[in-house]
Amino acid sequence: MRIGDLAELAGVTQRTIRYYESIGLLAPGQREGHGHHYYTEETLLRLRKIDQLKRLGLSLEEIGEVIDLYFTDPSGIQPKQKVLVILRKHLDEAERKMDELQQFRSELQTHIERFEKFLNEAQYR
Amino acid sequence: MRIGDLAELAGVTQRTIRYYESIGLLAPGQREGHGHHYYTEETLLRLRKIDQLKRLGLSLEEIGEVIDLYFTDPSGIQPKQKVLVILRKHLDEAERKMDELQQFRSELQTHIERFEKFLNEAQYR
DNA sequence: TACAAATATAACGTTAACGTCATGTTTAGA
DNA sequence: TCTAAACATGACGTTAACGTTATATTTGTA
Repeated sequence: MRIGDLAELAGVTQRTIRYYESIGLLAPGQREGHGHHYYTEETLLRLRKIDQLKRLGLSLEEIGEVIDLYFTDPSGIQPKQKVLVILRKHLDEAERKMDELQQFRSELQTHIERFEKFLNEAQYR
Repeated sequence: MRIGDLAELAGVTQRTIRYYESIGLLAPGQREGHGHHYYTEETLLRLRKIDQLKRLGLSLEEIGEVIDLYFTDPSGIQPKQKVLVILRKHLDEAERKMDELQQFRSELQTHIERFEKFLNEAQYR
């Protein structure tokens, strides 16, 4: 498929795809000579994974550090120890964020309850 | 205290404090005429709360929408319904992020285990 | 009172992650 | 074959959240 279809299926703009290619996050689509680029299903999957990681708060640079894990078999990767370090770092951070989110959520709930109580009292007086 | 101490205690730069003042996230410190600004403990607490919310992924603009909740009593706030809406929005988002983080974490753990297994097998052969 | 250290203010710079033209080239279809 | 739609490439623009000078005041202290 070409860039227009890919963009639509992935829910991003063509500019985004080209930008990802320019920073090495995505391999440029195949092409013959100087014509258009053609992409496969795998690029689409990769774009979706990128989006998922983005929603988790990873920067494009961080995504670049782990994205290949999702598309290569373990025995093929070279600097394995380094990859392990990166994974553990992200794991720790994910757990920290979750803890803080828990705390934040209960604070929010407290505030909401306080407000609702106040509104009710004001209403029935 | 003056801006230097405040910055150090809060773990931010003076520039950050002035920037927050400029966008209305922080009230400028008191001063007589055209001299230096003086700050109180409350500004420090506010800076710390801002930092906490930032680490949760809220933008400064979003923080500006809820920060006053932490420093005003419920009966004093005017557009109460609107505040409730904002709180609920952030609560929903927090829960979504948590769900995705859970998923991400278990994926990470799977990958880590795969790598460790692979490394061990390579070691004992 | 003199002066170094801390502040105030203004203005230009920086990074990430694209958006938005502008212009030229390819490709599919009538 | 001709042409409109899609694509390629380049370059400048944008927003958030400050960083970094530069210059002018203000303050605490010897």
